[in-house]
Amino acid sequence: MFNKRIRIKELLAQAPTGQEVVVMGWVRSFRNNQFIALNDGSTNNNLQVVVTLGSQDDDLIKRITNSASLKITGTLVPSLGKGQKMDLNASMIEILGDSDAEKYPIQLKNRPSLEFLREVAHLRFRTNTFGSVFRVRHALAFAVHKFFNDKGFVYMHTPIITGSDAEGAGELFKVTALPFDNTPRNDKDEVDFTKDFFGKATNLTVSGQLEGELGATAFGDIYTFGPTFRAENSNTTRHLAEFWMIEPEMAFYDLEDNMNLAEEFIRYIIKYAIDNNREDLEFLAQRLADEEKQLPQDKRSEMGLMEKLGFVLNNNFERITYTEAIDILRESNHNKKKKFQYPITGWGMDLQSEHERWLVEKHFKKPVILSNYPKEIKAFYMRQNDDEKTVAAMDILAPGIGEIVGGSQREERLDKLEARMKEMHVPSEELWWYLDTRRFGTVPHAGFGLGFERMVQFVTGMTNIRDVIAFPRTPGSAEF
RNA sequence: UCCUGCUUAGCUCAGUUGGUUAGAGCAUCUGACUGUUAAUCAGAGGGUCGUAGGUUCAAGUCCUACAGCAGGAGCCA
Repeated sequence: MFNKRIRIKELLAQAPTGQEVVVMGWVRSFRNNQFIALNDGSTNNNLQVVVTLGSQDDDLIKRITNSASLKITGTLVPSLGKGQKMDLNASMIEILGDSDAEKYPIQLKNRPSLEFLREVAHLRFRTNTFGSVFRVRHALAFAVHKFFNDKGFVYMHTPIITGSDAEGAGELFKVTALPFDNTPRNDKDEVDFTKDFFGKATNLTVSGQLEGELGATAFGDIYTFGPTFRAENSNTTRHLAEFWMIEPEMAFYDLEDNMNLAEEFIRYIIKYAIDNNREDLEFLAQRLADEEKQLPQDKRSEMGLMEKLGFVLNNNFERITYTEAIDILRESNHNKKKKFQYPITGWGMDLQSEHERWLVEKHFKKPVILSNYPKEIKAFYMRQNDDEKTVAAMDILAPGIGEIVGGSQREERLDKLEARMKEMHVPSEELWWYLDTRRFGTVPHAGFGLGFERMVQFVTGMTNIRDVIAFPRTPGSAEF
């Protein structure tokens, strides 16, 4: 019977009145042959277990090593020491699993680096930092579902394997059941995918949006939350080959409705994490503050993590159009002193990340929603504005992370959509099903995609995206 | 993919202008101690200096290539 155990988080909330309890967890430290700091993953706070001298066999004491797993029965009493409210006086200690101290790779006293912990990602959850990060990640994921569920959205599972490469977002991972050493060939000596498992070339999804639109034009409001794959050779602190994306899609929404929802959504999930995981966030805030002490003054954040999150909750995002952004950039002293590596050449240029960072981090100092971009630099499905130069797109840029949301009002007018697809060489035959939504009861609609890991980065203050997903997939790396 | 930097003990790092047997802290092991809080104290073991070449009387140190990692850029979420 393991179910008698009480989680340490619950236990620490109780009054220690000599009650008998059973706890199970992993040894974080064993001091003085007498004090076990036991952690069970429910909180970073350890339970101090007191082993009375001579009450246990020496053999058993020797097996209480770093990360060994224990079952302990004892009585909960007020602590005689200063570091904690209560002690568990152990009456029975059972070793569930030994941990060879010479081989266990993580010595907490050594302050192992994040880079090293990535190499032992299977064990890094047993550290305070990753304990906090992944509990917060869970809270954010749960809040995503709660937010949309409470608003009556339908959670839609869009396919992981897709048969079209027309989505136009990045390099694709191919999915095939063909043998690599003897692929069937057609008369043009190309690989003959009609012989493949699905009878056509298939890939891992780069976005559920197009399928999401099919749902939205029936249910009204849907969202997806699933894995997404990009075979881009990106080696940065904010890109993964496999990441999780949330893509709501709403019928009867215009661009402004879309922006309002995105902003409300981001605020909601941040607030949920603060309300439910304040301790973890405070721990991460302290960790970040300690880390930033190593940095030169000009690279440190102006706000601590908790302040930053509070600020986002209490201040509206700045909303400007692309055209206004270009004007602000052009008129800025930063530009006039020629401090941008990429000059502001004028309307129509694509913004470089240094421009976005300057707008967000130096000029507005808060999240910014940029909207109505030139149609030339955006995707085919975005709704064309009346000026015939711009589309109803919007990106939300967050300090320190960059683009966290990309979305748009979708082009619901069949003739305009088909014309744009032709101009951009998007094969409309392959997307016949997508165009059908515009043929049969088309409606104004909009949606956005939010990169979940980037959101987790923003909330936890972790600077590398590989430290907010359990087992990161990046170019050259798919361990675990 | 491009640019820059890094790679020395299990971890985090020193290592001078190229010059004896490559160091420290922590971890580990052994012992001591016992109300500790990253416990403490004493002792011990632990290294093909990323890999392969090259220069030199002599290379951890200089040069070349490659690999891995990190940061920045591009692409994007």
